[in-house]
Amino acid sequence: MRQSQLFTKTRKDAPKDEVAKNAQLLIRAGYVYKEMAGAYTYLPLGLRVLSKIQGIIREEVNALGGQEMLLTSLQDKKLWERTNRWSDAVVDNWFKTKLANGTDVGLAFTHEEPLTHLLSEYVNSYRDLPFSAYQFQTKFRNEARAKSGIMRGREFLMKDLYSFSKDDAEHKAYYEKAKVAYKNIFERVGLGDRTYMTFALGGSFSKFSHEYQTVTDAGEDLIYIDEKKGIAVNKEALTDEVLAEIGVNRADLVEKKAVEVGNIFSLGTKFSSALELNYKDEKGEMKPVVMGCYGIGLGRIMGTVVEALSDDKGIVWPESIAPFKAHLIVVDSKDGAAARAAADKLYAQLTKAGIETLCDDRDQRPGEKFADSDLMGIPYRIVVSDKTIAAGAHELKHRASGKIEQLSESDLIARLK
RNA sequence: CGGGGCGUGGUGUAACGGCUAACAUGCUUCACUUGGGAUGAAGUGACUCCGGGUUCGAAUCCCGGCGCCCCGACCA
Repeated sequence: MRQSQLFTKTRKDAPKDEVAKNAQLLIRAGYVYKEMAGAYTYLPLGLRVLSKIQGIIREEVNALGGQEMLLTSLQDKKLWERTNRWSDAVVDNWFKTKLANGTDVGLAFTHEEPLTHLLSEYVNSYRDLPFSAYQFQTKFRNEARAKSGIMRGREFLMKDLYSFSKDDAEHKAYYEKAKVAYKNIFERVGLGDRTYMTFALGGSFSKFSHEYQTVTDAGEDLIYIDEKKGIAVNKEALTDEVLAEIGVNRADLVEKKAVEVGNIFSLGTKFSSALELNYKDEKGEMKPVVMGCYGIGLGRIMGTVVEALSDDKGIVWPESIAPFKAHLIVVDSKDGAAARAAADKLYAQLTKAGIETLCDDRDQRPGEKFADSDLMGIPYRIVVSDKTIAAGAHELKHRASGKIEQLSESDLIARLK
């Protein structure tokens, strides 16, 4: 991609009403646009990052056996009345509206009901289980207070996975596999070293649920970490009984601020019973399906990465989710022609080699290009100028470490591949 | 939802109740410049959030609304 063609531009100042670091940097660098409180548009750069995150999650969940589908956002009131979740007294963040004929509908804030109901038409036998399905979908939640930039909006893209098992043992096995998939996901998006599986209270169907909490000062939650064991407990679960159960000493715990980037929990037969999702076992006996639910907020991951990894110059993306791998910067000289030609040639080579490159071909002074590059946070910066041409080498700078190397074209391409 | 704060060109700021609402930045044009957000010149861009009120006179004071941010309660 040529930067002269890229929508949109960087800016020096963030709007004064954005206080959250993630929103300030993402707006300044041109990744997102704020439509209204709690609703952000993803611009081309932002969408590239979001798609990378999505790709990683998709791979890991597919490996878990999840089948991707896309459910509707419009929700049927009748279904939710059957589980007693339609009433505002029970769920207070519904966006509700009416069809032209007066029928009540809701905008989905989660999807247990419709998916469970859908499956009840297809799952009849133990042979149909276990099964799991997931989607990436915009969830709508009428939050009393949107906050923290893209970390907590009124609409947000979420991966929600639901598992359906014959019994508790089968569910438990799936749940354990999901934990591994989640660990892989947070590892791969670049948050592995600061994300902890956190024990939380489980509700009526299991002792615990598990939150995935990423340590950052921007976090809203307090978690208590056993760094040696690599696990944590949240505030509600911080009791002697729980600590004994999971084998953690209170003395080993460190309190830290963290943000919940994902969570998994067992649903038991709550929804399958209410919505009659049953199956016949080998003996012909009718049994309710045992369910689990597994969520991840994609925008929240993106915001958390910005919060956790950026520096005073701007964003620092992990390679795995960066919008581009390389940022090729042309520094014009007096006549400009030589550097331009060399950069065009290199850009073609990089593209041919499959290295995603943003080429800053704008007619701007070097200082501005470097500042923009740091702000945008693309992992590798390549500079082509009269100086590099004279030296017969390309300059490669690593955004995260600041390390600079001089490389030949072939070495450069080999390095970035 | 409770509490607090703030609304002025696209963005960031200024303006005692009193002149054509100022400065920076952005954007357009020209010149010059090219390894860390240059420089000069000329342009462009605001019913001062909306609606009422007080006043000879309101960006400024008062009332109401809307919007935005922060703290709390709740969530990916």
